[in-house]
Formats: sequence, structure tokens, C-alpha cells
Amino acid sequence: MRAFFVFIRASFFCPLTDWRRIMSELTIPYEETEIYKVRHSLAHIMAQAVSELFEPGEAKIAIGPPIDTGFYYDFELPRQLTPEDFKGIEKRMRQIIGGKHPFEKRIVTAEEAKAEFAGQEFKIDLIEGLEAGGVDEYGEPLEGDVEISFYTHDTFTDLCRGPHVEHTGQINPSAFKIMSIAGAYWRGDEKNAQLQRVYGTGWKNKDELKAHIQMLEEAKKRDHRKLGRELDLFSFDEEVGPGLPLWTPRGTVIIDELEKLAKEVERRHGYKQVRTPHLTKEDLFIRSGHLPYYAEGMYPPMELDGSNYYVKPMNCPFHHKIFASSHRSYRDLPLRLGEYGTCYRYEKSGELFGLMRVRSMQMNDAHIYVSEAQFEEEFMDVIDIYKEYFELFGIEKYVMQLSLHAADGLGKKYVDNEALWIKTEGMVRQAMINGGVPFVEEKDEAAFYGPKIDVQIWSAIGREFSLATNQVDFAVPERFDLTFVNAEGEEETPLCIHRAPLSTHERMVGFLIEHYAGKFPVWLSPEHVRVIPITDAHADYAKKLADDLYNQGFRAEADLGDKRMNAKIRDAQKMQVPYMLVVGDAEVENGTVSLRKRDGSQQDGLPVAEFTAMLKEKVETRSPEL
RNA sequence: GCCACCAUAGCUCAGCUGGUAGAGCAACCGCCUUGUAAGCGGUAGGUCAUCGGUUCGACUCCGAUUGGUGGCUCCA
Repeated sequence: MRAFFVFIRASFFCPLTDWRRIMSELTIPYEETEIYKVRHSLAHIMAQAVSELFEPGEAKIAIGPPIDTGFYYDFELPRQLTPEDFKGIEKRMRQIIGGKHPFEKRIVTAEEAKAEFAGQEFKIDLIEGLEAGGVDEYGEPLEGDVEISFYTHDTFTDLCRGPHVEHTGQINPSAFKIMSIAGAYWRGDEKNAQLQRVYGTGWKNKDELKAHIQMLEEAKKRDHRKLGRELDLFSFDEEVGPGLPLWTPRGTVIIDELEKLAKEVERRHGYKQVRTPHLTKEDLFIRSGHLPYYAEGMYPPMELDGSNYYVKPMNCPFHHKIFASSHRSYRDLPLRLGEYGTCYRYEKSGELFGLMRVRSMQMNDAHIYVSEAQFEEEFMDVIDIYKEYFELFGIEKYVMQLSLHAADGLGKKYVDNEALWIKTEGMVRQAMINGGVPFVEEKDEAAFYGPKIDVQIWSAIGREFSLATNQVDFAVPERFDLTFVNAEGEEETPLCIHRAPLSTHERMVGFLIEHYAGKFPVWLSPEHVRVIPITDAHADYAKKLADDLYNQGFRAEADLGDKRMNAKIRDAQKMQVPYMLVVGDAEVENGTVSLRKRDGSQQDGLPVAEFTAMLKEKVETRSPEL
């Protein structure tokens, strides 16, 4: 499982279809590839170089695996490393590589291992994990007989199961680079010591390294935080607060278009829209389970008239109350209640990330109440909505993940009913298999009330996020005493599907900015058309053109400033306006426009009516074409 | 929240080892009247994030706070 997953992560810059193809045709796991060995070996070499910066025994080494584009190693050191150390570390690594030291494997007993690593508390911890429970460096159980092995190259020995290159000379000394330092908790647990993690990138050759670094620079250019400012879509203000975005008129257009789309789709799928308050008494969140299970994600309460009130982190309890507000029959089901409600979550300060992770968010939310018999069909109808959206947006690079509970979280972060967890997880798994939808499984990723299908995507800089989500709730309807009368005249508790195929407006827009690199399809563009007069003499014609388009419902503006036409075109290009209409003597005389598209193509003498018809068609069909 | 780093005009950035600030773009005002990605000139704009300390003197050194960045943890 782990290997499979690492492999998926390894290919986050390739379209989904690539790893599937690679998986099926080559069937070589990442761990058996040459580059994996190179990166793994680089991690050891780096650990040696870093250790040598200090007196023997002073540097405590933890773990150092290969990752998707390179490797890292975690250390506990007498002082903080800084980027100034990188050059020296790299230089020493090149020396070690040049020494052509063989990697020698040795199988040892736990006692020998502990003796070798006396004073190295993290290694001792690992050895004890291997010895006692057969637990790997991530704390996950290992299968089969566990052997403890060492790999030694030059003067450096590490506890390691390999594999490695045969000798350090097989590594290209000009195809790696130390990238950054970051904090990381031992065994990934925030209760443990925080270590210094040094990240490096490693490749087959210099060209691959160069290509990778270039790709990182390209990715930075499409970072939604940068484009959001450049395209004037949203901003943050220190006085307003972290994670609380301010949407400008241009950004709001995109949100409005997404809502319009969602309402159309949901109308077609039988949803009804509802509206609920942002605030509620704590009683509601006690009943829903949010206060017992989700309190740390919530803003603290405010006291009013002797009651505690909370701002909502989710819309579901309100929708449950709407379900409960009248007597429900099986004939009412599935009951689909949609609301793009604004929620507030107290995300830890360090977790905030542009629009992708905010504290105030508008969910593309709906709750669907179904009988167990209706579950599969309805759940898959939601998956169909996902697919419809992803096709519309041309999103290909995603992974559907079945997020499961973990037994040790029962009663803490998960509702304490393991039998029901296992049952509903099986229902979701079977529905996905029956629907022929590929997915991966991850433990300990569920919502507190049930398992879910999350759609994982990656931001421009490679950080992973859940975009859409489709969740089953087997617990909360019962807490709310929700029932419907079934065909036999008996009271029955419904299941609830929580779903957000368009994620939150914030994350969706953030994602789309990066997905399109700011070049939105016409229907999503904050400005459809900019009319550019060649001289002042054409200003009236330009203004009338823009007004006419505006009055027909399009987002059109005329640029009547005193800049030259060339500069105005440049301005419109930089804002990624899809259509520029340049008008001069010829156009005024003939009632035409010169159409310049964002891609630089040009069409002269186009009758206004023809342009308008084309624009209308592009917008109404939500065409991906320019 | 944790570890590290960063913070100069709306934006992008200069400012040497402490002697109280500069450029380009944007904005505004003129001139030019222009054919598909920057015409020319001028004006204005900064308690150098905030607060405190060291110093004769702080944008520069130190501390705290706020906000951001890279990770970790967490997540729509």
C-alpha cells in the first residue's frame, strides 16, 4: 500500500493517466527504479556531510527517505542550519561521490544495531520499533519477518533497508541540489521533538536537474497568490485578519459564475436551495458532535443572554434541522438540500495558504438524506456531478481517495461505532467499484461522522489539497433523531451524504487560477471584452460598442484612457482579457471591429453582430475554446 | 500551533561595514492622435510593518508583536 501510494505522489506533475499507464505497462514500483536508489543514496551522503559539520556524536540522525523529486534527511543538531551551509554540504557530498565508495549491506541483530547506534536516540527508537512490533519508520506495521540491516558507505553507516546504488560513483555529482530546510516532527507527531529537515533534489543528469528547477520557477508564475494580485482578483488585509480573503469585483465575478453553474447543475439533479444562519447556540453543535469532535477547528464562543453562540464551521446541523422541521416520508427521499453557506474555521495560523486554506469559506454544500437502499445510486450521482465538473474544467490531474477511519481514533476524532464504520466504508468502496471509478484508500483521513471520497489535487507549488468531497454520515442523523416513515409505515433513520463537488469557492477559485494560469475560459473571465479605440476620434464608437455589449449582459469595458493603443492592448493582455476589440477609422466607417484574442490571433473587419453571436455562444456553452 | 526565514511607495526591487531613503511600473496632470504587448514630459506618493531597547545618532544592531514564506501538523 505504502509503495503504491508513494508512487502516486511521485508523479504529481504528470497527468493522472501517466501513472496509471506506467503502473500497468511497466509495473516497476518507484522503489525499484534506479533514480530511487540514487536519491536514497544521496540522502545517506547528505547525512554524512551534515554530520561532519559537527563533533562526532553531536549530530543526531533520524530518517532520510527518497521522495517524489529528491530526498530529505531529518536531524537534531547543536545549531540551526542555514542556507549558507548548503554550498559546503554540497561540496562535501561531491567529494564523497567522487570517492566511489561502495554501499555495503550488513544484516545485524537488534543488540548489534543498538550498540552501533548508542547515543543516537532516534535510531534506537527505530530499532526498538523493528524489534518489538515490526513497525516501520512511519509507525506502520511491517509484514513478514523483519530483518535489521545496515548500509555503510565511506565512514557513514545507517540503519536502512535499502536499496542503494552499488557505489557513490554511480551518482551524477552535478545532478543534485540542496533545496531547503524545514521543521518536521519525529515520526510526524506534533507531540514529539521537532527536527531539522533538509530537502534535496536529485536526478539522473544535469539536464533533468535544470528542467526540474525551471519547472519550479514556471510553477511559481502560476501560483494563485501571485496571479490573484496581478489579475486583481482578491486580497488580504492585515487589519481584517489572516485567512480572511477580500474578493474584488473581478474575483467576485468568478465566484458568481461558479455559483450559477452549480445551481444549474443541482437543479437538474433535483436539489433544493436553502438558507441558514451563520450563528447558533452551542446546543446545536453539542448535538451534532462538532463540539465533542471538532472543537479545535471552531472559533471560540461568544456569550449572549447567558448562552454560548458559535459561528458555524459547517452547514450540516442546520440542514438536519430543516429535515426535522417537517414529518418526512420515504416519498420525500432523496431530499437534497443545497446551500453555499459561509463557514468559519479556526485553522492554525501556519496552515493558512492563500485561497487554498482560509478561515472564512463558502462551501459548495448540500446534504442529501437517503434510505440505505437509495445510498449507492445517490452517492454515485454525486460522483457523476464531480465528473461533469472536471470535464468542463478540463481537470485531469487528480486522485480519488477513499478516506477511512483509524481504530485508535475511535471516540476521539471519530464517532465511536466501529461496526458502522466498517459497514459504511464497505458501502462506499463497493459503490465506487460498481461504478468503475478508480480510487486509492487512505486510513485515518475520514470525517468524524463517516468515510468519504476526497478528490486530491495539487497546487502549483506541489502542495496537496482535497478539492471536492463526498461524505457518508451514518452517525449524525441519529443524534438529531431524524426519521422518515418508510413504505411499511415504520420510522427509519436516513443516511446523510455531505457533498461539495466544487469544494469551497475559495479553494476552487484558487485551484482554477493555477489550473488555467490566469487564462480563464471566456465564461469565467472577469472581463469578456475590452474595446480599444485607436485615437480619441474613435472613443464614442468604442464607448457605444462597450455599452451595447454590457447591456446585452456581457462584461465589456472601453479603455478611454490617454494611453496609446499599443499600451492599452498590453494592459488588456496582462489582465488576460480574452477578447480585445480594436476600433479605428475603418471600423467606425463599416460598423465592424478588429478582434484580437488573448492568444494574439487577429481578425479584421468583423461585423459587430458576428462578434456578438460568437461571444454569446462561447459564454452560454461555457466553451473551453477561445 | 511548531521550526526556520522574510517585511523599504499600490506593485517589483536598490540602499556598502549604523550618519533619518531611491529606481522602474502603476496613479494623477499635460503634450502627442497613434493600426494589434510599453510614445514623451511633469506631479504626487514612504514615521523604511508595529512597539520597545542599544547608541550622540537606527531602514541598518537586539528583543517582542503583527503579517507573510518554506516545511511539519492539520484540512474544503
